[in-house]
Formats: sequence, C-alpha cells, structure tokens
Amino acid sequence: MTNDTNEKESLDFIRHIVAEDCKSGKWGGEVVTRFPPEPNGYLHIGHAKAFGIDFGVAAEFGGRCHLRFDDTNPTKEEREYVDAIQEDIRWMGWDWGEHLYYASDYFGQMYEYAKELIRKGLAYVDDQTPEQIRRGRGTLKQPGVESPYRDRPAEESLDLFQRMKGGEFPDGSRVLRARIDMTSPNMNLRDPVMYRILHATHPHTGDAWCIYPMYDWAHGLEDSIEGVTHSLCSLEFENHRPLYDWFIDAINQGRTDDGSGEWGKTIRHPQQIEFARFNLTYTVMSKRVLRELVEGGHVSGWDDPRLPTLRGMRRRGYTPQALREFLSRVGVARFVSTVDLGLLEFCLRDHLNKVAPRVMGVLNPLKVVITNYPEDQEETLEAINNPEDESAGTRQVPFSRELYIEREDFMEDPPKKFFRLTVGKEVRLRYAYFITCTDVVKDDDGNVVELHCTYDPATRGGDAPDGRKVKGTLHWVSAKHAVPCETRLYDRLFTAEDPMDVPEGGSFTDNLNSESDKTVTAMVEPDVADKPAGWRCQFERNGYYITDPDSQLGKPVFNRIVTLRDSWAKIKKKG
RNA sequence: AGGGGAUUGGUGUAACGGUAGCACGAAUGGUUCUGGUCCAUUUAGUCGGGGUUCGAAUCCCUGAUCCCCUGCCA
Repeated sequence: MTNDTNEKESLDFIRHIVAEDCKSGKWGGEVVTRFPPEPNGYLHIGHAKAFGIDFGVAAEFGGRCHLRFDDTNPTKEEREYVDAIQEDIRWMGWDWGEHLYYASDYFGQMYEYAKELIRKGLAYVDDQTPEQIRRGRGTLKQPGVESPYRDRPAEESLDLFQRMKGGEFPDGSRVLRARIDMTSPNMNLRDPVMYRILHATHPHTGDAWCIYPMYDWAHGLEDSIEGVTHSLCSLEFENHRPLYDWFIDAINQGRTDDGSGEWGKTIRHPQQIEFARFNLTYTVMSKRVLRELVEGGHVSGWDDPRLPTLRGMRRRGYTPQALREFLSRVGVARFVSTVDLGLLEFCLRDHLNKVAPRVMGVLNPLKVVITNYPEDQEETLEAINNPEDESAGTRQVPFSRELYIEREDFMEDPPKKFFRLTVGKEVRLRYAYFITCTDVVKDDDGNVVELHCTYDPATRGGDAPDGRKVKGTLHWVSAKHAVPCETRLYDRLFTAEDPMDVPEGGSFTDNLNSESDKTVTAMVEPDVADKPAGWRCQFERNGYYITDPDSQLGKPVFNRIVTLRDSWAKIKKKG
C-alpha cells in the first residue's frame, strides 16, 4: 500500500476523538480501552459491535484493551458465562493478552474509597426500606425528598457501613448512598445507592463479601483503577456520566497530583464516550427476548443457528471475518440504526465466495437415467474446487448411468426464460456431459418421478467440440455414489422486519417464521463423507453450508449458512 | 420541574462554513460450464419553518418525530 493512493480514511466520531487525544497528548499518547461484560448471559452480535469498537480502537491506536468481568452482582452471575464470553471474543479474533480482570478484584479498593466519601460527608448509610427509598426518589417530573438519615454524623455512617461489611445486618436493611442532590432533574444523581447488603456467594470472591457495590459506583472506579483512557459504552449510560464524574471528583476532593494532600494522590478520570447500539431486521437482540425464545422452546438453545448469539452464528457457519466486515460497515454513530439483514448476508457471501470449496449437492432429488450410457460403466470427471481460488485445485467426481438432479431444474411446461431442463432440450451437467431429455416417467398421480435422457459422449468435461452452446448448466450427483445428508435449511427466525412490532395484545412469537428450520435429506457428492464438523463449502448454484457438530464420520449434517443470490427467483416472482 | 440524546437516498454511513460521497439494496446491460462471481450504467437523500453568511447537512432560533432516564440490575 502506498501513501499516495490514500483516499483520506474517514474515521467515526469515536476514532476522531481518540485521534485528537493522541495528537494533543492528552493521555500521554496512551490508549487504553476495555470491554466490561457482566457474566450473566451469552454474547450476541450487538456485543460484538461493542467489543469490536473497544478492541479495534485500541489496536488501531497502538493501545491495549482489557477484558473485565463486571461481576458486582453475585445473585445474577455464573462462572459458566465467564468462560463462554472469552471463547466468543476469541472466536471473533480479539485478544486481551494478560489483561483479564474482574471488577470484584477491586472490591477492597472500592470499599476504601467508599469510607473516604463517608468521612468527607459525601456518603451516608440509609436505614430506609427499599420501598421508602423508591418513594423518596420522586418521579421524572417531581423532585425527590431527602432521607431522614441523610444528615446523620459521618462517624455513625462509618460505623454502620463497617458493620454492614461485617455481616451484622440482613439483606435489604441498609444501604450506603451518595449524598448528592435529591432534586436533580437527572434521576441518577438523586442520592444513588452505592452499596447494598447481599449475603450471597460470589462466583469469583466466594463469601469474602456480604456487601456489594452498585454498578454506577463501581464502574467508573474500575476504569480509573485500570488506567483506562477512553471508556466506550452504549448510549443509555450517557445519563450516568455525570454521576461517574461526580464520584471521581468526590474521591479527588482533597487529593493532589503529587500526593501531598490530606487524601493522597488524585486518581485517573477516564473519558466516557457513548455510541448507539443497532438493530438487525428480522431478528431480536434483547437479552430478555432471547431468553424467552430459549426458555420457551422456540429455539433449540443459546446456540441455535437462527439466533444472533455468537454461539448461534458460529454454529450457523458465519465466519468471524464476515462478521467483522459487517460490523465495520454498520459503523459507529449516535443514532440507533436498523441494519438490513441483507448487509450481513452480503458480507457472508462475499467472504465465503472466496474461501468455500464448491461441491455438488441435490436438495430435492429427481432421478435421471442416461439411457444411452452403458449399464455398469462409471467414470470420474474433474471438477474445479473454487473458481475464485486456483490454489484450491480440482477433485474427481464420479459419474454413472443414474443420477440425481434438482427437481426444480426440470419443468414439463416451462415459461419463456427457463434455461433448465425440459423435454427435448439440451443442457449441460456441470463438469460432465450435455444431456437431452427424451422421456418423463410419472406415477399414477401424474407426478414426475424419473427422467430419461441421452448424453453426448463428445461433450465429456462439459464442452462441445462443435462449439454449440447450451443455456443451462445443472448440478448433479451420481445416484449410486451419493451420500444422503441431513441438511438444515435455516432461514430468518422471524417473518417481520421488526419482530417486536406487534398489534395490541399480540406477542412477538406471532412473528416467528415456521419455515425457519426446514430439514431435508440432500444427496451430496461422496467427497463430503469424511469431513469433520465445522467444514464450510458451497453447494453449487444453491448456497453455503457448514457441517454441524451433530455430524458423524460418514454421516455429515449440513447447516445452510446463507443462500446464493438467486436472480432466477426474482425473474420468477416478476412472472 | 422535568432532564439527556438523536434525525443525510429504501438501509447503513461520510462530508470539522466551500462540488452532498461511499457501500448494501433495487433496476438495466455485458461476461460466464454456478441464473453465483465479476464488469458497466442507472436509481434515489440533508426532518419542517425562520435566521446568520458571498456561501449552511454543518452555526443560531423555532417546531416535529424518535430513543434513554423514576432497580438495593448492569
């Protein structure tokens, strides 16, 4: 790449800011970001956008990105997710090196900071019930009222807080609150809860604690402690930023850069930048709704190939490269976008076209007998593995007297633009011979059950020496050599662009696509029999497929990743 | 007594007061042993109304619409 070809690379607004900061030396040229998932569920494509920004920005500016589990609520978090999340991020191609952290590792430090705020008169222990606190908070349009415990002496709060930690009080009996402003128009600043009592075993810290920090108190401190420079998150945390700022400023009150003051050295104040999430047409992304799909049995599990979870997409056969390309095309902005599923499909096809070996597989077989082909003769023909990649080489495909072709590739009564097989017409069998249909065999109900054709031996390999052309080329498979394969023709999970858009009283489950997981037995050329799970290929003229983990040696199970573009379907639809 | 954000072709995203561009989609044509790929052409946009300015998607005022905020969730 030469510099003089540079169409000036256009940066999204976050990279703009980071680039500016690097130029101005705001953080000494340092860039530290982080991805802070709560280990309480599986990651989906929306998360992949977020951590793609976090890891991507760090990588592009020579910085680093931490993976930090935001495990401040032991009642909702599980070890299993810690492992699953790491697996998914790695699969997407990102790496945090040794920078794997847990918010719970900082509980001790946060506890010290909390006591400091109490001493400074900036936090207090509140004895009100949850209900009283809720009512005291006021509403969006009504100011809150101050807690009767708000002005209790710092010494008393300190004592109570330490005893909260000591386990003297039951869950829900007391909380530590920040002393900010009960009349703030920003609800987050109406004396938010910093600590609650939770006698629960934590997946990472065990029983070491019975008080746990709230997200809002903890999050900014986690970033600060880790030396994060740019704290990138989604839009809904914008309203919380003033609170994070307040907490850091409160801790820094009385601190100095050289640590000479009463409270020691100032702590880092990372810059939070918010960006918008996105929606994908014909799918759902909210954790709650995904859970409903899984638990309601509408899908087979969190790795159902129709789900936008990273596990689901992985099983479906989506490639991380395509997903990354997709996310980069989605971009980063402050507007909640609805991205066309078609864009994702484009990225998938674009990548798979370059890397997926071709194979012939017949999904809906119709038997063809080549009547002038010797009864017990068979031969192999050379086929190109990938016309987009010469290095993929060629393979030998067996041919014999009885074949399967796609039922849709034959019509007795074809419309004008039908280039495929019909009685009396000649087509090419890909890499094999020209054939002409002579007879149609039907059952008692008049259904076509078999075709009789003749072949032209001179066209071996698929070219006519006399130069005559045929309009259609069909894929096929030798009947006696074909491997019957369970093949799952996955399609979009919902029939509606926005599945959550339902009439009064309806449910998003009404929009479920009943055709989204049709299974057929495809006849596939014999080469595929010994492929391991996770092998991707293109069924020529049809789509891209991957062998599912359910595959057994000799018995592959295929998942459809995405269909090929189908301009014949468009012509048909137009009539 | 409410506050915080946002709005550019059908979709996504650029243009930091100076030619509204790119991509997906759609349409048309070409190439082709995949009705795939590839190539070419076309399509279509600054939320409305005022203002500032030589010049506004960009700045100001105003209106509309959408999103977020009343967990001891994150």
